[in-house]
Amino acid sequence: MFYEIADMLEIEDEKRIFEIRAYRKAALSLETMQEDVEEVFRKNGIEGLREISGVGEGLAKKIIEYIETGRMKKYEEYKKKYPIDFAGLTQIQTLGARKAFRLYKSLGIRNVDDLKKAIADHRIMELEGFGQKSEAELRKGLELIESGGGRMLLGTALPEAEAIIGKLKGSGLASRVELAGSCRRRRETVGDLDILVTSEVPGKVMDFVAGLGEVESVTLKGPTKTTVRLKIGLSCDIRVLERKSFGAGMQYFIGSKDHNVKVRQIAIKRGYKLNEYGLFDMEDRIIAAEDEETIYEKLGMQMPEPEMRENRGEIELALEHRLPRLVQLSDIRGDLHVHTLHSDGNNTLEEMVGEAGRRGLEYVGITDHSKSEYVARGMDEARFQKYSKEIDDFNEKSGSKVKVLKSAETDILKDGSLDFSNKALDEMDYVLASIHTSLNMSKDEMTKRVIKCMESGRMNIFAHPTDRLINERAPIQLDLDKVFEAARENNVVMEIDSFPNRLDLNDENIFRARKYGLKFSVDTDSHRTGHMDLLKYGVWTAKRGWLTREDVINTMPLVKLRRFFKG
DNA sequence: GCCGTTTTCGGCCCGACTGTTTTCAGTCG
Repeated sequence: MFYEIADMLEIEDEKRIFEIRAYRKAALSLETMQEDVEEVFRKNGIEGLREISGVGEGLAKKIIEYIETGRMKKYEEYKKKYPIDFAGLTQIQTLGARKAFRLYKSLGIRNVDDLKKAIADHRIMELEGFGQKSEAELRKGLELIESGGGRMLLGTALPEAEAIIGKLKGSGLASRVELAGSCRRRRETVGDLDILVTSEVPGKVMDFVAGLGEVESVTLKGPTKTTVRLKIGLSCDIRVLERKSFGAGMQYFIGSKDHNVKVRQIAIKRGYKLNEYGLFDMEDRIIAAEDEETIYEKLGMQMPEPEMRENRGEIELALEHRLPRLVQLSDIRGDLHVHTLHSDGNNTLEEMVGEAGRRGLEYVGITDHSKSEYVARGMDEARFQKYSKEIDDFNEKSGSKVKVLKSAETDILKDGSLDFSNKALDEMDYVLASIHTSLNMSKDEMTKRVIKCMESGRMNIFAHPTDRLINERAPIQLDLDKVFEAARENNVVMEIDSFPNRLDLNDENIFRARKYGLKFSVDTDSHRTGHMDLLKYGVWTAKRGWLTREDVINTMPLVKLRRFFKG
């Protein structure tokens, strides 16, 4: 509703641009909030709402009006005057509020269906200010939406970006090629790809990109910016920057937008101006531009790693030179969630351990499924005994440098008990527990189920705690504050599952859990040797949750880790 | 309409590209 009010206000009186922006800013905050807005209001009243970035007294009152009556007077008044589905129409690329209004005024178009008909009848191109190309553009935009042009998994987008970057580097046309945008910040999903380039022959770079096998069509092409549509259904921007301003470009295009707005405000306060070409003083003299870190330095800041740049408090810490040293991939010494042929894995114990060794890991926790996981060929007690012996034999006889820890991915059953006998649980070096069944329980029941299991004192790691699958399955209902509290009381470690469609806990929940002083385990949940390559996605997610090496248990040497589990 | 270690009033990011223009409006990131 706030987005639509902004759209209507834009038509009504464009001079109120800052008011319009305020509505959009608040709408964005509300849209990207993790907590339920209504719950925030119930818990902390109007003060709670006002803590939301961009929400002041006026908008807080409108939110309350809507929560309490299901209506918003201002919205309805404007909507009477402009009976247009702005929310639907402006999702179409190149169609904003103003054009939508002109389409309504001249052709009576109120929604996406009306627009489709008008395009089919070629009525658009006859309008003043529109032409053949605008009509074709709108048709394309409509198709894009119907084919589901949403955000794509980082795990899908990144390999594509790396392929393109590789080709650009190999072309000899560019001296520098860097990934920017949300992909560089390692967000779990990305809306498009941003690639930055320096080159003596920008035109040739743009031609080269347009001709790549990955490219389906060219959206726009200029001397410094080209946008292409990729066959995998993602848009990709290529920008050519001058070498002397490459650092400023990196800073600008890595973002995030919120981070940049705040950094630019700091620049302004210090009498500077910051844009994608550099940091300048009042007389437009360059203060810094070539090197990204120098720009932050001149602003009196440390340079946060891209994963932190979301304006979640990193700027304040950077100003105080108190940024944490985030965990790195090379800090990880072992993987505590790995499957083998004993349940639904595709490789033997030896193969999985061998792969871990090649990747420089010192230990591997084997965690095949318990019997409730029928579909995953979960183990009953008898099969667990065989499995247990195989692990013991491996450690005694194989001479492997990589040590194997004995565990199992043990189901947390509906009543909060674990899916193995205490005798079996006692044989394990640690117990990895997770939920796979009855995912639709109420928040209250589900929270009790998990906490009861934690209080049994037998659970060490809570694997993929929310069970969400990105773009596929919503998280289970859990009162995370209560769960984190119980985890702290019972020394339960939270897992960060590295699978690109899981990344569970996610960055925001890690951030939240960290405040409870919890420990984390970054695991791959590998079901074949190749999956061990996914560890980086888990580490990136941990970094986005601001974790340090000390927060992550599988950075510990094996001896220390064993002590930790016994403790 | 929001917001505050310059401010409770006066700021609020700004440049690139396209289409339909003949000097610019609209959209995007």
